[in-house]
Amino acid sequence: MATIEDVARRAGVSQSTVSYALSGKRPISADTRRRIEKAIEELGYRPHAGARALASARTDVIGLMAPLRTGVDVNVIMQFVAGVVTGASRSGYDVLLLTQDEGSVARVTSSSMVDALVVMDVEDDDARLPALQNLRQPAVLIGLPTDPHGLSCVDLDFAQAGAVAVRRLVAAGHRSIALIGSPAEVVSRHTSYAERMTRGFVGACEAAGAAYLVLPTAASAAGAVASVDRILAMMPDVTGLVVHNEVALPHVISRFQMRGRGVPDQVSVVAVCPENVAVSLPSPVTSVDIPAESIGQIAVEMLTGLMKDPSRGEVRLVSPRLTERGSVHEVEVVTGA
Amino acid sequence: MATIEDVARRAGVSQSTVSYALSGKRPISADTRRRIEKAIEELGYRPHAGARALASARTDVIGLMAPLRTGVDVNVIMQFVAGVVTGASRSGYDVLLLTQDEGSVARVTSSSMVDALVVMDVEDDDARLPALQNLRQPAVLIGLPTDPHGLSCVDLDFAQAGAVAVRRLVAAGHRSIALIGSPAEVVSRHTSYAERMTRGFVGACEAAGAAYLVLPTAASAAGAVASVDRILAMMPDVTGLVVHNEVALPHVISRFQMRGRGVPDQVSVVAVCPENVAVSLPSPVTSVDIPAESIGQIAVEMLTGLMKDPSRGEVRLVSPRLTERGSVHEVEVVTGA
DNA sequence: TTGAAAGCGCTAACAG
DNA sequence: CTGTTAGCGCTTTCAA
Repeated sequence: MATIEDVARRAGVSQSTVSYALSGKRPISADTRRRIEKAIEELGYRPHAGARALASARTDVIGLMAPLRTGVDVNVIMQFVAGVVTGASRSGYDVLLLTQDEGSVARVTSSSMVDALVVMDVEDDDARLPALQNLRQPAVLIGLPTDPHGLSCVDLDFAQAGAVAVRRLVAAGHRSIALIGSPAEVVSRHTSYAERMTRGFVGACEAAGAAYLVLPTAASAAGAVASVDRILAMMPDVTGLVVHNEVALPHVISRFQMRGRGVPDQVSVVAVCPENVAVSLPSPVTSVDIPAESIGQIAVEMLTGLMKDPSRGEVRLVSPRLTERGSVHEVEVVTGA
Repeated sequence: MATIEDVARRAGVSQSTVSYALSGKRPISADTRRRIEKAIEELGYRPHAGARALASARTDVIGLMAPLRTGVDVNVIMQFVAGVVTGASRSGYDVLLLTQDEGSVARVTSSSMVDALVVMDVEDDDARLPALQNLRQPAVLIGLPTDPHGLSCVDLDFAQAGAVAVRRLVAAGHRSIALIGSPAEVVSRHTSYAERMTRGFVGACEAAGAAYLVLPTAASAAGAVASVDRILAMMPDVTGLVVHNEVALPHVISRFQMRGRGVPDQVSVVAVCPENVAVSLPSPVTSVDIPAESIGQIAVEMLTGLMKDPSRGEVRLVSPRLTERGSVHEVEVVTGA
């Protein structure tokens, strides 16, 4: 492998000139620059990442902690990851994929393997928070812990998402609304998005005086079937449905159909899920988008901001956007006697 | 951050002694070792990854090219990735996540960011192959290109998987069998697993004298419905089904049900998918497992082998294993007049 | 606009 | 069993 010294020799300049030509940190005459570029080209030179990291104390690598255990929301997770990778590469960073275990944060940060961290799947009272707060490197969380003190966070505003979904149904006249939510494991693990979603849903139902039901639902066809059957048992007059569970969604719809309640004729549905999930159903579903990929990109943007100016910490909640796809029908509003 | 020099001073030894104590590359007296460990502990010392990479020409990082665009087989992809990360961390490696674009292989290898590469989603005649063959670093492909010349590969033996699935159905007396396969995009992109699967399926059907039908199927509920309807139109006497499409699977089953053919009473099903997909259906499905996670781990093991001895290239096809879950029923074999 | 040279923190000869 | 020391390839001050 060619080194910067080889390049310098070949271009007839000093190492530092090559270095500066590469970094653009000082002006280089057009002629010199041309000779350097030629030498680089001919030698196929690439700076050695380790040497650069040693000398400059930066690695141009971002660490990403992602929940890889398959199961719930694989789509959403993959889209977050894709967003982070895209955003990183756009800003000249690579991404080091870390496992969830607590040790790896300390390992990669204190051995200077990464310049910054993105942490996904944050719990209310996440065990990793103290470690993250005492880091030389900045960190951005995707999610929202109870106390984000000193940490930057970005997430969809799930409370708003729940409220927006309900309000859409209420506006169409629905007054008995059920929430098919995240699996019970997610809720009990206190990953806050499920709670925020529920809070928004409940708040909007109460504000509208609508009857409501909240059912955490396993991310499987079986879970969907069980929840639909329970809804029909507990709330037989249900006409509106908010589904925040991408795996269950299609099965919920077909189960309602099977139980004699067609969507959207007898039951209106608003999903909260990534767009691609909502559009690829047999008949597309009106949904509040989870813009996972752009949230991933935003996380990286926040990180590059923090690396320039560490005081720029902030919490960013992305506003939800509802897209009509025809799965909500107007109902006759029965006015009280 | 403490450096190795700080540790050495505090322990009253030389830098090299600390280095050797850490690497175990030469014997250290018990007493010295204890003092060093104490100093490391007290200072919270961690070797600087860049410095180490520069001096030793190894990074202990493996590059992983994974298809992050969501869609088909997200589960399978995540499990591959999880397997690679697990395997890597078990062998003391970290994982750098690369995008699919061709440039990144050259970038991370020639700047010495990684010691080795795992490449997923390999196509028959993959554009990245030439670049991979001329690398200082070893590479393992997950998948099987047409000409794996000089490259190590690992994958499920999809031809066998197809055959095993068919033979199970044939053994139960089925003679009209359909394959619900990967989406047409996958097939036309020539990712070889779809073709190998089809070849195994067709071969086994012909060997058994069974009628068969192959239907590439979109990874969506809509795709499933369309394929089921086509099967019933083209092969009304179908009784056996092989499904190699994890997204379509549940919808295929419920569509058959809806069309009056219950699984397994009227139609027997063998899926080819990860175990967790097969078991989490409303009623579990007999399946040929895609052991994605262990294939990911095997890929890393092959890599560590190659790093010790680069001549150890090989192609490994993991034998499929079928697990009974009750979705295959015996049929009366109608003997010819 | 350019060059010389001092590190960055570690590994691995070489020497004892 | 341990110490001395020469790099690894780059960035960045200092000096011109």
